[in-house]
Amino acid sequence: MAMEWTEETIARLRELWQQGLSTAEIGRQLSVTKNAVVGKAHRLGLQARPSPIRRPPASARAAESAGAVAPTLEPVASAPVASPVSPAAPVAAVAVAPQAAAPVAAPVVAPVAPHVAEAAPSVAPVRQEPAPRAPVRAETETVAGVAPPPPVATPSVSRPETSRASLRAVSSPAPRRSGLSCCWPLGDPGTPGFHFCGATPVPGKPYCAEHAQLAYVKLRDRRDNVA
DNA sequence: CCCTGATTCGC
DNA sequence: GCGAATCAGG
Repeated sequence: MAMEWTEETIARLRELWQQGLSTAEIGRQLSVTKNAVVGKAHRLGLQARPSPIRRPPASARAAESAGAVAPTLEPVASAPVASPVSPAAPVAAVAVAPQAAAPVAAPVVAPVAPHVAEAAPSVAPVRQEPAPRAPVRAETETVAGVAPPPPVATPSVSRPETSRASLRAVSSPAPRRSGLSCCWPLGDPGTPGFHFCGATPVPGKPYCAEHAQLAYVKLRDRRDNVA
């Protein structure tokens, strides 16, 4: 049976995707494979993220084999690109870090940051080298002007060396979307009793105060547990 | 080897 | 529409 992409799941997918989580990460949280995530994201027309690889378009390959004449991209006639430097520079600076030049910081909104992507909402995907996977940074999302990070205090989290294999911990489901109610998923998605919290979310966040704490405590992982 | 994401194509 | 298989770069 094909995965049921309900409004909620799609919303979650969108949310996580926008947060910059890796497809595999999203897949784990949604209990689907990364392929499913990528496929769906693509179908949804979500903005593609910087692909680690470059692939010749199928059409190109097909055309090539077909012996069709190369389309030739025209002389440089059009250079509408203008200088990407205009907005790019300033924007990048702002988006990346208003003050912190640290490559790893993402002060913006990177709740469950997978690998510290700059996750700039609707901004040029500047994310380049995502640091060798942040070990375990108690990243309490510091949303500007929003509730002071509650005593998130999660020192209890053991530090599994640098081994990524040990990165398995409980995780935070991930929700979003509702505009007016907390989307924290309760129960198992797909099962009868499943529902969302529904409480009033804190301004600027998809979750209510309580769940926001759980959601932004920097948890990720959970390979095939969930259920 | 691990990871990543994109595309293809049978279902 | 879905997603496993496959591809391909880091």
